[in-house]
Amino acid sequence: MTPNKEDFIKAIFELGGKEKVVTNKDLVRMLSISAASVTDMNTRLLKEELITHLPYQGVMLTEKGLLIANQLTRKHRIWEVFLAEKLGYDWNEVHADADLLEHVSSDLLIERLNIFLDEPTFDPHGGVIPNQDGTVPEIHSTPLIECKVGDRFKIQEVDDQEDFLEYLLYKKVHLGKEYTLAEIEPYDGPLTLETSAGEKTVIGHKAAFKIFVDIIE
Amino acid sequence: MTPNKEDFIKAIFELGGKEKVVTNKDLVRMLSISAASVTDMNTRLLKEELITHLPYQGVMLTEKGLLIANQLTRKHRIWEVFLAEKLGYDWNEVHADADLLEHVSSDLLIERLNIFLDEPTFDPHGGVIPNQDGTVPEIHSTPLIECKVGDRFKIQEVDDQEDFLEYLLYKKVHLGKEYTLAEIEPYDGPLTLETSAGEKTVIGHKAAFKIFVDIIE
DNA sequence: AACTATTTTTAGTCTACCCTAAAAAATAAT
DNA sequence: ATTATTTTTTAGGGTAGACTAAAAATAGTT
Repeated sequence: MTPNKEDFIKAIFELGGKEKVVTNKDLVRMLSISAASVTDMNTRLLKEELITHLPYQGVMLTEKGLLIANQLTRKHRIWEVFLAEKLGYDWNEVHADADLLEHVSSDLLIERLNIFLDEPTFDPHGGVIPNQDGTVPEIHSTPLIECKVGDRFKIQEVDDQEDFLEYLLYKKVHLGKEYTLAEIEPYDGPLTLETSAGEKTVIGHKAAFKIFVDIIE
Repeated sequence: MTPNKEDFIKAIFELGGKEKVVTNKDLVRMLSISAASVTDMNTRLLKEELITHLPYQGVMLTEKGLLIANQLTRKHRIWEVFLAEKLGYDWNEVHADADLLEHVSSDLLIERLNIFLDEPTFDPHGGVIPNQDGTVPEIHSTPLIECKVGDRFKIQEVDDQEDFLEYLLYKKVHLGKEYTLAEIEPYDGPLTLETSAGEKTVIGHKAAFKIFVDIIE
């Protein structure tokens, strides 16, 4: 396993390669490499049985590929916790360094780091940390976009793209905060959230796909 | 800079490339690569002006190369402190993981880690940690082999090869411990160290080159 | 000084990972 | 249904970093 292959596997996973076929085009966009390079890498990963390939359609992770993706996610997220909690990184800063560290972390290192951090369940943006054996704890969370007006909820997880996290910082939306969904504008309009203290926050339609909440009762 | 080039620079440094010409042969042994690969890498590093090359003699670090070596040593040793102090690694376990981590550590990460660790001066085997600007603090230490019978000293630094550290662990020699040099056998024979409590330890001749001490008054 | 052994370099190959340009297949539009 | 567009694949090439085998240079020995 090389860092490049690992990044490729992770990209497939993040594009939904666990359940559905991921197109070359999506991988080109995600990894910023040429279409030819994607085909190239596909054939290499295919040879190692990490993915299945439907010509001209795309790729999906095999069990073996999924295991690697989950183990990488575990490493990534444990490092994110370390960077945020121990080194004082903001939640929008952790991603880049964790991305490098995950590829050079022995199992021993990760397990010791995990214990040092008191075996966290979530990373700084609410992502659940997979178990050592590659299984993923089941967490009940709903995309904000699927909520109905009147729902009360707690922010559970948010997408971990740097600019998006910065947007949320600006909007004062953070993990664990409780809101009621006050209003949804029609025609893909914005959503209005309201805290019990009456603080109102307006969130764009697309952002509501990237916020996951835990609906209260 | 790639991890391979960095390892090569580090190997030259560790073989004395700061002051003297290092032969290909030594690099072959240290890096476990073929002689041809050494020549190959030499030409690449030469092009970047990180080394100077005397054909059929060997290479030396330039100022630029030395700076990189020192910065790498800084990263390596700060990680060693972290692994030993925070994650409970033994001093003979830290090397391998630190070797991987040093190549993916941004300056920001290292400086934050350094602060988290309270800006240590030495790593777990007594190696001094270079400064951020690439300068190296001056430490007064003497190879044990140069000591005379009757000298009293404190263990300051030891070579960081895993098997050697294991040997010292077995001999109960650790950093900071004080001894008197009780005896030196002739013909490259062993050295006998003695603590104030009368505990005697016999150290092989070659090992005495890898132990550095701070002679007391 | 000549021969031998060692070390370094050169020449030619290989894999991983990337590229561009062109061909082939799939999809969308008329 | 045919044409146009998009996407994927193939073909050919480049660089980094490794290799083996053979040639060239250095060092050691008689």
